[in-house]
Amino acid sequence: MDIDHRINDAAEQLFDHNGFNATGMSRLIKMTGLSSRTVYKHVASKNTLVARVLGERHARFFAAMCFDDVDRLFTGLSDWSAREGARGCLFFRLQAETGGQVEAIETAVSAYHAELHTRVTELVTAALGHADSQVADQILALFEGATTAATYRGPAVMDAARVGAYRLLDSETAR
Amino acid sequence: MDIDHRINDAAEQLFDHNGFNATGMSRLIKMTGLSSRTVYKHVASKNTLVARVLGERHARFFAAMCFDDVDRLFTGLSDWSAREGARGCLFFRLQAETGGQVEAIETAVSAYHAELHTRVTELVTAALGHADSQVADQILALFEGATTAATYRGPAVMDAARVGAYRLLDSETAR
DNA sequence: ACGGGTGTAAAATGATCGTTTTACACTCGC
DNA sequence: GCGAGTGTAAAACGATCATTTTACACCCGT
Repeated sequence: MDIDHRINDAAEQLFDHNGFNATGMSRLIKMTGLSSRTVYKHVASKNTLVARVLGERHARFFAAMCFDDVDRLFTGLSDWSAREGARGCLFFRLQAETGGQVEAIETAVSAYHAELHTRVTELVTAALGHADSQVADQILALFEGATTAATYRGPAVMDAARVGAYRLLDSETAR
Repeated sequence: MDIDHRINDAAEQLFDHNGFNATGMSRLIKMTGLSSRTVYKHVASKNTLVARVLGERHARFFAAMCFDDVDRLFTGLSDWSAREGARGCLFFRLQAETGGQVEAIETAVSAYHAELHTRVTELVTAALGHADSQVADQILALFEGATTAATYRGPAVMDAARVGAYRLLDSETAR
C-alpha cells in the first residue's frame, strides 16, 4: 500500500478513536511504521492532514450511503456504523473539539453538512412530490440523533429512527 | 461571587466553547482573575474540574427541562439552546474528544445519558399508557439530533423535531 | 561508479502544557 | 501583635507537543 494511503488510514483511525488534539504525531508515526521525516514529506502539517482525512471520509461516506428512500438511508447508516463503529459523527466531533478555530476542519465539516442536508432535502422532495423543509429537518434530526444516540443506546436506536422516519414521511403523504 | 463558583463558570464556558484539550489552565486562570495557586487550592486537577463542571451542568439542565410531555420537552430544549448557545451536547462532545480515556468524564457522561434515557422512557410510557422502547428511542433520537443539527441548521430543526415527536407519539396512540 | 531521490533513526528546537513552588502581602481570631 | 489562613505574582518543573534537522543507507537511471 502506498505511503499517502497508509498515513491517511492511520490518521483517520486515530482521530476517530482518540480525537484530534489527543492524537500526537508521534503516535501516528509509530502506527504507520514510517519515520517522522517521511511522514512530513507527505503531509504539510497535522492540520492539512486532518483536512485530507475528512475530505476522503466525506467521499467514502456518500459513496457508501444510498439516499433513494428513507429505508435505504437508515439501513445504510446502520450498516456503516456496524462496520466503522458507533462513536458519533466524526465531522461533528472534530469540529466541536477544535471550537471552530481550525479553518481546514471548518471547511471540511461545512461541506459535509451542506451535502448531507441537500441529499436529505432531495430525498424528501422526491418522496412527497414537493419540497417540505420541516420534514427534511425531521429526517435530518433522526439521522443525526440516531448516529449520536447509538453510541450509548446501541443499534436499536437506528432501527427505531428508520421506522420513525418512514412513519413521518407517510403521515405527511396522507395529509 | 465565591471562588468555586467563579472557577466553575469560567471552566464551563471555556470547555463549552473551545473543548477540553484546547482549553489551557492558563487561559482559565486568566479568565477567573485568580492566581494559579488559588485555583489549584480549589480544584485538585483539570480532570476533577471538568467532572465537577459536568456534574453541575447535569443538575442545571434537568432542573431547567420539563419532561411532562413532548411539546414541553422540545420547547424546553429550544429555550435552553437559545439561552446557552447551540453547540451540540457538551457531554457528548467532551466524551468524544477524550475518547473515553478520562474516567471522570466517562462517569459524568453516562450518568447524564442514563437520566436522559430514563426520563424520555417515562414520558413515552405516560403518554401512551404503556412502555414502548422503540418510540422512546425515536424521541431520544429526535432530541439528540435536534441538538446536533441545530449547530448548523439553526433553531428551525428544533421546531421540526417537536412537531415530529408529537406526530410519532400520536400515530402510536391511534394504533 | 556515481549523483539524486527516497527512505530510516534519532536528536534537537522552541512552544505550550498541567502543576508546583517560592516569596510576599493581607486579614482576622486569639 | 502574632500566627494561621488565604490571597497574589511570577518563576520553575518536567512532560509532551508539532516540526525540523543531522547523519546515514539504499536503490536506480545514466
